[in-house]
Amino acid sequence: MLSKKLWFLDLTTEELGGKDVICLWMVDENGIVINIYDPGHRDWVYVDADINTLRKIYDLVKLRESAGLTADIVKRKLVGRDKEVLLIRGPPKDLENVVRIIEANYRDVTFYEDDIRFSNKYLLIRDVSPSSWYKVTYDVESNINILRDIQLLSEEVEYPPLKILSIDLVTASPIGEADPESDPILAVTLYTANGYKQYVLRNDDKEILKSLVNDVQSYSPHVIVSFEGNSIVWPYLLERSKVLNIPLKIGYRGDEPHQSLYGHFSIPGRLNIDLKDYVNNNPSLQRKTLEELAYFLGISQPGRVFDRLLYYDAWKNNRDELLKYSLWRAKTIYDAFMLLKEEIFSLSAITGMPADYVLSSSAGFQVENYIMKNAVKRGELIIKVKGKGKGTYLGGLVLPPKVGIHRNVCVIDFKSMYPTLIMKYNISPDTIVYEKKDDVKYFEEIGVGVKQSIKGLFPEIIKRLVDERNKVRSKMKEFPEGSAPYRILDAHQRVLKILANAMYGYMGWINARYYSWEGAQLVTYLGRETISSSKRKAEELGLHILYGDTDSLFVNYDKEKVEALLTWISKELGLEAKIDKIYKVLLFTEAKKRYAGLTIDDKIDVVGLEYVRRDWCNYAKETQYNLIKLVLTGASKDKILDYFRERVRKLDRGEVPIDELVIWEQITKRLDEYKAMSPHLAVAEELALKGWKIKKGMFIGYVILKGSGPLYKRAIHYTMAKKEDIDWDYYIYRQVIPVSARVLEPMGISKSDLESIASGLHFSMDRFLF
DNA sequence: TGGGGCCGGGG
DNA sequence: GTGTACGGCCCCA
Repeated sequence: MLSKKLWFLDLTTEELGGKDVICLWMVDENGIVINIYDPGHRDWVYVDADINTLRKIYDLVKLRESAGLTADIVKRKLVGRDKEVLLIRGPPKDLENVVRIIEANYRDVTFYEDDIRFSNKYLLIRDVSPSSWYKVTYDVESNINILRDIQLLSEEVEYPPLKILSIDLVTASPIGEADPESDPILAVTLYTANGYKQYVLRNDDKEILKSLVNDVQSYSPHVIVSFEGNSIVWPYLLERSKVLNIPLKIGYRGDEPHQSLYGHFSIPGRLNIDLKDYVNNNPSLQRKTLEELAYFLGISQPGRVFDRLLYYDAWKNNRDELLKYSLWRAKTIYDAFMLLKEEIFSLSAITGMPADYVLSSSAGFQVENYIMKNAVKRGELIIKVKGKGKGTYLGGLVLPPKVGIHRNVCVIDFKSMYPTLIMKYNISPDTIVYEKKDDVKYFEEIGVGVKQSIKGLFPEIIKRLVDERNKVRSKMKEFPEGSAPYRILDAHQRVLKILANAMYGYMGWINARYYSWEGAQLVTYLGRETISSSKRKAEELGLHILYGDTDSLFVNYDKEKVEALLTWISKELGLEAKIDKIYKVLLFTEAKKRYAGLTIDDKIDVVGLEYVRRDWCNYAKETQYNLIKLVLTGASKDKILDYFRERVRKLDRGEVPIDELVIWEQITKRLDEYKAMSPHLAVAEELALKGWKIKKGMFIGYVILKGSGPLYKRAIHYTMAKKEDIDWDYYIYRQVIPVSARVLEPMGISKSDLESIASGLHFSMDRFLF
């Protein structure tokens, strides 16, 4: 019997002696990979039916005991209610057969957990999480490690020494998207702690693939990181390896990558991390590019950026620069992973999903897995997705802003309003009822009640997340800021917060296993009640309400009255509100969710306005930002208009680079699903005709050219535009003027004022002096 | 001229 | 493939 401290990297299901067995991939403190098998755990399904049927099914399974199937009547819970169900265990394939036979022979039978992969069920029932340390006890039997015991070591705050390898791929074609059937790999750049290696095409690309496979195998990384690996790199390399007949044996034991769930590629024995998944799930990243991620993480930018659309041209005319760019990408992907690993591993450890799989899952499934983990602990059967929604429901309350410029404004907001309400009122799929009973708190206005006699699953989970977060935050203080343990604990507490905040949205998600329309609706209803009653109290105290959105109120900062309001909220509502920030100057437009302010620490906040949006060109956005700054810092009208005039003049003279004029919009569905034509769609269709694959989620950058007719006929991809064709008037009258008017109107400068200034400039004498 | 389609950001 | 509320553009009838 051996006992070791091991870090849980990943798990696979493998055949061992003709049986499907869970194999744990563990890493010891020296970074050595150890496989440990758990043959004691077999796959299972639950069957629910009336007791007579269950008995018959029980007998049916008993007949197949020789095939390794067993059946037992067990006690479980179903959304809070006690139940007796039949647990059938056995090899996955035999289970599938049995399920089919039962389905064919019995009616009114419900199966549970037949829709969850064995490896995931294993993690749930064993209550173990990847990316965590365990004390593992095992025996060695004929060279195979057999698991005996596995105990979490929750105090560990370091990772084992992991070998990380990043990869960037260069391919190109003269006719759009490169095709692995015919277009060779032009270059591959690998980056590790030991430096980089760049393979560049000479005669054919067989050499590149061979070297790539050799080098990956000899370095044998624990983690392979890419940017768009799942969508571009691995599909291309796999296809190309088939064409060249050089298997892409880069797995730990020489397996090839294979596609698993949601377009994710598995590389057995290694974590395949695609940082594109990270940027897609991070809302503070707008454009979802590697350059933006680098900026976000404080990593230096490349000397020169090449759009993928220009790779062919660059390969022909600017090869050295392109190869430099690829090296920058590989290094940046490596560096970015080193900065993000704490967050990725924390997410994995908490949700219980393997690190590469958790990253490729959307927030909804991350939350769902965490809920399932907690549900199993309560003895709950994992329910299935119904997918039947009850339509939409009312959301948060937004108050109309008081237009104009205000001074000394205080923003009061409720601390984690929705999670708090869920806990306070015990709102959960398993507590929602319709009947008014003794143990039910009933809400007449929406016709829904909440059971108070049992603690709901969601409130229990949120409480656990909050408690755990508090623990982690106090432990954090034991370590110096920026140290490895500090970073790990900080990432950990952030993930706990994110999960708590996502619980409400998950509850209202139609595809959630634990979907509760009534629950979600009750949460927003209570939120609206909370904000309205607080508003009434604030007015009663003599505060002026300037604006409010969902969980916040903007009022004039009268310290005593605000304190009185906070006390009232705490005492009467039993909720916690705080002063979120104070603005020296605040500008409200007529529109909700759009304002700008100067905080007491002299920061400019811009909310909702064009400046923070990606579907306006940079030049207009920068103009708006500077105008906001002038307005908030009390600049004179003359000074403000001088600045505006200068910005328009530059456009009128054609002195603005194309890059500043690009408008970015996302393709949000398949091209054939669009009902209406629009500029970014027209450009996407044009690219598709040229041979580019336009996938959902792609960003289209376009500029508007001179001409007549609708904009979509004059929009062109920014890489193909020439400066002399730019429609400068469009940028003056439909970009710069609208965004300027938006922030100048509250101070009495109208859109037509700005238009007169612009056309005055255009026809002024100085234009004709030359 | 107004309504629908569409997009992106706020809380 | 977490929710709803909202503004504002463009297109089209």
